Amino acid sequence: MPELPEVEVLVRHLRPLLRRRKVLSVTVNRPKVVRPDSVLSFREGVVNHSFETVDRRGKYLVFQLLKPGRQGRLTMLGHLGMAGRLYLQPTGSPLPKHTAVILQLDGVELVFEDPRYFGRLSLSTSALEKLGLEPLSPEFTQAALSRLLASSRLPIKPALMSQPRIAGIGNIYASEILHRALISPFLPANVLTRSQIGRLHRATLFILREAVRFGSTVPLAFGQDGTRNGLFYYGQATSAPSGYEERLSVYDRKNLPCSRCGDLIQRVEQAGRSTYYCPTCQS
DNA sequence: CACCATGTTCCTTG
DNA sequence: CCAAGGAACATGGT
Repeated sequence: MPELPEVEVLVRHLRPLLRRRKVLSVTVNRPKVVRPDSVLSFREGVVNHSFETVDRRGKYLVFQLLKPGRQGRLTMLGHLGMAGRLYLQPTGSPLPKHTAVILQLDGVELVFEDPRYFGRLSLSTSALEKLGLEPLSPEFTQAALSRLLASSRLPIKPALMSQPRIAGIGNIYASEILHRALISPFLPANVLTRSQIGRLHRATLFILREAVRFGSTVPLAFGQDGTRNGLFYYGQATSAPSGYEERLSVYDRKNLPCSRCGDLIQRVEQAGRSTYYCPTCQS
């Protein structure tokens, strides 16, 4: 579920719901998920603080909390890993099997569920310092993208996924962006032409914005009965006419026809991850 | 049973 | 310093 667009939709959802709410207690079922990894220091670090702002940087959720007595701020980072979900439910509602952390608020609880326990809730902000360009910010210009790509010989697909270069693009959207830009995933980043970089820049904005737009128009379905339709954990493929199935052009479409030219989508491995592409459109 | 999975970090090797 | 490759983390779907 979580690349930049999914995290952005989640942040917009949580922002008004968390504002000024106080953390009454903290339950950590999976100590490995919190940082610092001492349950006691994490709990003591967060309890009695009030949520002020909720933002996103790359794939991270950035929570600003006010300390008791409004003396200073605390930043908590959330990362959903591969399968994490974060949602509010009425206090005492049934909890999913793999609940890692619960923050008790007034009448509601913030549940961090993660079957694979790859996600994190952290009181350290050091991860943010390692992140590169923010694609949906004004600094993400074609010139900035060009500069960044010139310094790497990585194939463009893993380069796009490299968080210290560009923050927030993961395995699904990297393939989708390159297909829209008509660029081969194997092309070394530093050999892209000006016009290819232009297409890549425009495709990145289009694909990410379109995914945020889609996620924002589909009803959220959290909790026990929340259907997880692959990428998004909201909406049902059946109830969304232009739903999940039709949103992705190449990802997970091995041997299915390319929507643009009809040739068959190929799957290859790059840097240990699956890359999907159209060998004709992306030569 | 096998293989794959939206992610990051750490390690070794070149 | 860069890049590549592998392993680890832990569970679920097909």
